[in-house]
Amino acid sequence: MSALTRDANPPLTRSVEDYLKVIYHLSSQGGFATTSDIAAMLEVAPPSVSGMVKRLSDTGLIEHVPYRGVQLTAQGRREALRMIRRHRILELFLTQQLGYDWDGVHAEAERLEHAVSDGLIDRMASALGQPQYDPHGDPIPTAAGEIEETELVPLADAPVGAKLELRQVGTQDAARLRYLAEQGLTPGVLLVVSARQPFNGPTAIALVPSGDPRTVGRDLAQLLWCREVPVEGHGRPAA
Amino acid sequence: MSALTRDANPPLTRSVEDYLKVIYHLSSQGGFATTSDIAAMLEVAPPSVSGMVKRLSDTGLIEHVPYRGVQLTAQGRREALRMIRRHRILELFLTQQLGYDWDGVHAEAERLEHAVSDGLIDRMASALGQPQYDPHGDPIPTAAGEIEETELVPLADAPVGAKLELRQVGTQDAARLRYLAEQGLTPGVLLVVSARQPFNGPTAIALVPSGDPRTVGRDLAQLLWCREVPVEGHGRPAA
DNA sequence: TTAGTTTATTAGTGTACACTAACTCCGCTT
DNA sequence: AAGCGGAGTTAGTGTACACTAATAAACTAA
Repeated sequence: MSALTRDANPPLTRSVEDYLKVIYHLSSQGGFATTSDIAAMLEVAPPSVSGMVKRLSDTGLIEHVPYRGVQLTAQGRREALRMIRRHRILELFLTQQLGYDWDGVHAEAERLEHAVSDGLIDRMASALGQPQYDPHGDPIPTAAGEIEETELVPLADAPVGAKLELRQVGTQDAARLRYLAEQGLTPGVLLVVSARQPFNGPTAIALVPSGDPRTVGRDLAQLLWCREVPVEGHGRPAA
Repeated sequence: MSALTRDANPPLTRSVEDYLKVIYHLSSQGGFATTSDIAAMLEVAPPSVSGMVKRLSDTGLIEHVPYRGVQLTAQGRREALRMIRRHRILELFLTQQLGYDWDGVHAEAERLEHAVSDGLIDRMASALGQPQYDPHGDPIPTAAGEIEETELVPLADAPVGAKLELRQVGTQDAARLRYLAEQGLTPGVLLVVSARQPFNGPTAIALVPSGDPRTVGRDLAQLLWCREVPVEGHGRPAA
């Protein structure tokens, strides 16, 4: 045995943790995460992804269907959620206790999430009163690995007055994507639904925080999947 | 140019940061840090150190005298102090704000020091009121890279009543080292000077926290270099 | 001074990950 | 059905670091 008995559960590397996280995000709405989407999100070349995908499926963290994409296994999902818990608790801690603002936190948390121990995360969570939502309103997975599923609604169906975060754009059509980007409607933006015309009419919104108004036709609004953002801080969402 | 114009100041890697830190500690009392001492402190094999030493002196962070040892250049010292500042502020923050105790902090800080940004360290320092000493009483380098030199005194010269930390043993003699280790007198232990006999007599001490008494003869006491430990917490040392 | 021991260095490997260049598969058009 | 463009994969490299085995320099003790 000796050298043959390879370490059964080697700790995950930084890279592996990053890959699992983005695969989680990309495949959370059901489907497969594709090589090029992963490559784009991690800012690496597609062949690097192919290589890592091989390693990850060898270690049983993901399931790979060649030329189609990847999905997390139960184990991979567990690890991904552990990272997301770390990230979100860190973001909350940094904003609450150290005066970070929304923009600055992300990058800092991105680096720290790989270095903090689970024990430190738990202490931070205690210091914050076992919070359930991060500063962006996203749910924080529990230490046991459970997460409140955020259900997304098409902008077309969101109630007037709701504050939303645009999460997914349900099309691959380049013309549509380009148009939406021009309008500032890319995943991550916050907006408020200001009005909706009757009889399948367009939806009027205001971007947050700029306040810029936009009007989105029915068909496009159907493609814009949003998450309702709780308004009263981070303690608990708007039921 | 293009590919020839290599990144002038690539960020230091984790490993490099670790090497610089231990080289700083090993050479702080004047001399050279030897390959095997570095290897022992980092728990790597000596050839790994030789390899890294090559890289570090190529990048101008250390000065290498083959078969003798290494010393930090001004730039290397700057980086080492930056790491030590991070480490000590982290240790203080974790103990003060998150209830860590003396033993637990070190490992956590050891990992975090590579991941935190300078900005976060500054915020922590502010939150702690710009502290000058870490929980062990060691001085924290300033952001500008200055550190209060801790001067060491031989146990033989320390005033009765002083609380000391044993820092260096000024001999390589195996018999002496073994004897001192048997007595529990190894670098890092805390002790209080309880009495000293006149006419170059022995020094009586009590170990902290056990309280075990020891008596150390003049010659040995001359070899035990100690740092005076401030007693009132961490704000300011016993002038 | 020589022999033996310790310490340092070189040589050669392995692993994790990135990259570019070249090739292959898939799905869409015509 | 043929073919074409784009996404995916394979092949081959490079860098950072670790390791073991073999060699060389320096110290020490007879």
